Amino acid sequence: MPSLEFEPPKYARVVLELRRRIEEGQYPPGSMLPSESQLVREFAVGRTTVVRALQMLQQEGWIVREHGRGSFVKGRPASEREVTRPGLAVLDQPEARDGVSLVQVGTVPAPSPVAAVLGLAEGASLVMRRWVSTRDGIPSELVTCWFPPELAYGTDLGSDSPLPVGVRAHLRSVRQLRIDHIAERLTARLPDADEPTLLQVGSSDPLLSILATAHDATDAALFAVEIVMPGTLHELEDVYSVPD
Amino acid sequence: MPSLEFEPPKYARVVLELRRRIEEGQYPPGSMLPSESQLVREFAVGRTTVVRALQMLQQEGWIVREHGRGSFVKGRPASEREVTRPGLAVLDQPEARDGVSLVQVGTVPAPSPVAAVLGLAEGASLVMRRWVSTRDGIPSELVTCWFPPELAYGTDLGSDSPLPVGVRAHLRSVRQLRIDHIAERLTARLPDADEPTLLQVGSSDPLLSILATAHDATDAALFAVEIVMPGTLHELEDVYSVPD
DNA sequence: CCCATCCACTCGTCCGATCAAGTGGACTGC
DNA sequence: GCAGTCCACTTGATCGGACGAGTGGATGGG
Repeated sequence: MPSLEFEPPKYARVVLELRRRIEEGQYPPGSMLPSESQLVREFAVGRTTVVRALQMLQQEGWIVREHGRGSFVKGRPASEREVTRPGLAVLDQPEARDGVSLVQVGTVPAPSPVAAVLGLAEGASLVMRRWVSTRDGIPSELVTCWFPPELAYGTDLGSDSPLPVGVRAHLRSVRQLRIDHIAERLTARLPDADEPTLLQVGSSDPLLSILATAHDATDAALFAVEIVMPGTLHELEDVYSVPD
Repeated sequence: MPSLEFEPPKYARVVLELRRRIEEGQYPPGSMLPSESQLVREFAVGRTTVVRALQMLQQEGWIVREHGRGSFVKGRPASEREVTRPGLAVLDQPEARDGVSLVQVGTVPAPSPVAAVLGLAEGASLVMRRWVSTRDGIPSELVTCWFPPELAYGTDLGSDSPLPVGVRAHLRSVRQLRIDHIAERLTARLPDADEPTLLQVGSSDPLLSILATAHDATDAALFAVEIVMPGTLHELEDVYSVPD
């Protein structure tokens, strides 16, 4: 009875095995991997398959290959570590869950910074959707989305009942709209009109504000989302590799 | 007379040419590239070479390859756009240039957040180096580095004359120390003791604060650097791709 | 001791060939 | 009209082979 299970290609199996060994410390950082011809013999595959696996590990940052010397272990790459992507996180957050409460939905004129990032005239009508996330009973984020009306049309984005899935999945399923990348702009500022009430902070407490735009693959800005967090409660983390 | 100029490998030349065509609009986003066998004939190379070039373009985000359908142009990938890396930028900034003034150098006890990210006891002695960057006559950044003494030993990091190269290059040349990755932690806060004076801001103006650690390839934290900026003057930008 | 040469080993590039797997359109039969 | 089959075209995976280029150690000669 032949197995119906998915079999990864050979090169992927070599990647997984070498990665496992690196993670388990069999090949510690700084050590040299077996040579290509040794791996060919060990895994009983062609050299091209081994090379492909090693190139993939190098591209991911696990190893470095040096011409004439061998392949050397770097260890778990930096990009494998936890990195917060606040814009994406809020777009994947279902509203209909504990700790999230929808506070405002409606058509509003575009505030100046939002109009600017969306390339619209100031005051242009946008569908706004705003919610508060709380953690341990404390408001932790105020999220405001601004959608152009033609994008919101035919969706539930203008309705005041909480979405059971995140905005991203909703747009994907209702409008077959795919977000290709997100641009975020971070700044620190003081709270404006109703933010002290919604976030339960003082009117002179510093806030971290992220104004993000979601873009399609042609780079067109689809919509904007602002995330406002009390500065004393939050740290955003980012890790990046340093080129030579 | 044979040319001594560097000739890129064939696959690289295919990458460069296809990339050029995408950038010049010959293959606009959404359009389909010529098939592999067409490219084989056009570039007079083997199929493996074409495949390697296309895989590279896909890995970089310029195209997407669909099994049985062809290769489709996405356009200039998000990661190709300008992204600020404040931690790296200040480490590559020579001090001995216009707009940078060294304000403090010496051995100090480690402040609590710095000790925490470096895995040291609070109050442990560190070599501190602090400078102010100004832009158009206005202070824009206050940068403070904290080096463990054994790392600063034998370098000019404890001296009060401005470095002619950035800290990263200095450590590389004097100690053969390579920074593998940088971790940044962003938060918003109010100014502390001498920051209002150094940055010429009010004592209740919100600041953007980045506490960064530089790590070697084994993930050990080498040293810390804090960058403080007036929140009203700065926007940090980040762009990232969104997975399916 | 120092320098040049050689050699075994290493990775880098490239090729051709083969088979597998997926796509979309055309065609045929019900 | 719809479903199934076929076919040309597409990318995905794998192999073996050849040559090039770089590394580091051993060896021999001055």
